[in-house]
Amino acid sequence: MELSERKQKILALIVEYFIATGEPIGSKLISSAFETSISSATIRNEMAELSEKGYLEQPHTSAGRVPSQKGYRYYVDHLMGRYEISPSEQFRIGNLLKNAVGEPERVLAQASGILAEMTGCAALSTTPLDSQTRIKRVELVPIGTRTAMVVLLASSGVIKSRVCRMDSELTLEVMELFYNVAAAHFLGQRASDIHTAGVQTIVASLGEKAFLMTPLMVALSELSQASTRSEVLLDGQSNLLNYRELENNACELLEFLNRGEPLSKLLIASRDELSVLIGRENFFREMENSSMILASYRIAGQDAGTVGIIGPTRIDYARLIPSIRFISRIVSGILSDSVEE
Amino acid sequence: MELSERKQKILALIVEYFIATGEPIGSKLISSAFETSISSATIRNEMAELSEKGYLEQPHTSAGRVPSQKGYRYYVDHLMGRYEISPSEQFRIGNLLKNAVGEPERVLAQASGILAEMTGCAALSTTPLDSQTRIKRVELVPIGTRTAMVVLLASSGVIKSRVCRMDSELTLEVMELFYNVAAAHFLGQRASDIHTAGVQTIVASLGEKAFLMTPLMVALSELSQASTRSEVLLDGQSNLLNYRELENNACELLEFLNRGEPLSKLLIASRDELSVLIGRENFFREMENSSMILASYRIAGQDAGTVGIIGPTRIDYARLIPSIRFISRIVSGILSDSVEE
DNA sequence: TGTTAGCACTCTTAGCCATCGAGTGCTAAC
DNA sequence: GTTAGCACTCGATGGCTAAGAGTGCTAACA
Repeated sequence: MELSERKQKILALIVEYFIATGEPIGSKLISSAFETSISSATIRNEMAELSEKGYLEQPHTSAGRVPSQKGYRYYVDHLMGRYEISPSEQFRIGNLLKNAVGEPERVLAQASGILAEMTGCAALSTTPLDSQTRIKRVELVPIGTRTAMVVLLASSGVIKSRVCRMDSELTLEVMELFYNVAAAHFLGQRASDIHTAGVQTIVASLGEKAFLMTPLMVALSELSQASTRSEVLLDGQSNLLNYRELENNACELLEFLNRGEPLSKLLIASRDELSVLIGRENFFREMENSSMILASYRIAGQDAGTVGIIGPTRIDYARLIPSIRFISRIVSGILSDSVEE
Repeated sequence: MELSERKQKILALIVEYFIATGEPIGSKLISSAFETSISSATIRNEMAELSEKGYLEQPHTSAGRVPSQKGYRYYVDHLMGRYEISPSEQFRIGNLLKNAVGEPERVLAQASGILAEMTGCAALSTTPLDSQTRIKRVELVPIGTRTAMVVLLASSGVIKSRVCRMDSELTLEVMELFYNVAAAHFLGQRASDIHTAGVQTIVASLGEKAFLMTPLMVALSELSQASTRSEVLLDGQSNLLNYRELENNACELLEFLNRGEPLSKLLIASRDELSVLIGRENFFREMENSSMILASYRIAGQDAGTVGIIGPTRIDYARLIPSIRFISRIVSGILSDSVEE
């Protein structure tokens, strides 16, 4: 599916003008954009062929052309220029992110916030996850006489905690028992191997002391299971309301994003170093007018999660892709550092 | 500002029909709604007077009447019927909420979620806060050789935690020092009395061991300060996009809600057992077309925070107010229980 | 063979106008 | 105080026209 050099240039110009203005582009504008003068009639001939091949669309006969999804795809794959973020911007973002020390969730939430603000789109990130996630550490923090916080550290660096009320007092004996059970049945296990049924068996095996452990073990098993789920952190959803072309289904789109789960599956399925999903490539009907730019971040060399943005298909791919790449690199660095030891 | 009984009935009917349909209400409809037959001309006379007194508005001369903000206010204060939630609904909600055990944040987030789903509006809740909040307990949980989680329990029941990377190893000595400093300078203090400057002095007074404590103390002081801030937990924002009357400024409204801080101030300022804020009563321009229904929840008998909803001014006050009252009662119960000990 | 000027054609947009219908306010009678 | 009747207002609807943008096609040209 080769395109002549001139057709490529015309397509690139149409995509870029359309991204900038949102208005259908006519042959006259393109002809005037060429340095070597080419008449609008010639451009029209070329545009007709581009339409025939499916790269352009016409809202109606007397309107200009608009890139089709195939057109955007060709632009992204072959035509798009490569921009770089300015060093000062790099510096600014790096600082903002490095200040968000602490749990991976904090770093990622901050990354989403920065992306949303930089790009004017909705931004997202997923919490770290790999299928091999193991339980690295478990702690019990006394909060009150009958209340404790169970803390779970996963090998992915994710930290989950849950406050837990108990039926009995939190004595030293209870704590010791807890740590023993945790060491015997949880530490080092794959988080995905922890099942509610298995935990019930463990509790039952404690005999008369079972009732002391039940709430704690339930919490621990819930935390384990939670650490195997990738959560989606969203930010800047309201930015999407600024795009005319999303107006009709903004409501549907926002609801879809907030539902979380289908989006999360989509993100796991398309985890690549960098992926650009245009319109219907997003698979879900709710997103057929949107594009996503996603970059995976790595922890200690392993793909661990995704950061990215969601906007209209008419999104400034050339300028935003480098931003997302950059953020993902920084996030990879910060999260790898924190998991290192 | 007395209104005759008949005027009251007409106003109530107009408010209720308008809430149900969103269309301006004409005199004919109201006249047919009266059991004792009254001609539309009579209704027109009454409506003209209600307009003159400011309870009704006309979008344009040939349209019916619409309640003004003053009209809604009168309706809410004097005319509105009292509905109750069905016992089965009460049971369902009670169960959903009781399952969200753990930190107050989890309970409140769940409450917001339930409210959003029940009411079709955006729902909110604020984390517990009173000006007397003291630091009740501090814990240090080892996470890695150079990483620890600082946990802070406030007297309000709020639990804050932060993972903290240190410049040195987390030895027993460091932990002991941390607990000593925390006991001496943090425990029992008012959270609002902890200032960054004060913490710096404390760190400095440790002499050569200062560098061991710096990151931990910074984290602890940030957590203290965080526990004096009331956070707003929002849910169901996308519900607001379903209301035609909010369409024009939905974007502005959502951005305002997400900004958090001004909203939080507004909520603290109007913390009453139950308050209904209609249109411009919300003080902020962004909310002049919205209404809020807020109920404060109590922890151990003390006003602690707010749960409520945000919707268009055309909201079903009569049916939603009891729901919010009910949720606030349940939340009060759950949170009081968990703080009791 | 590729390029271009010219022209007829299509289709949207905006404005105008008449019509329709809902709802009002007023008057006069009860 | 209530009501019937009527003139009036004003938005919504739909048809019509003119303007404008942009196309596709044809025929001429290099």
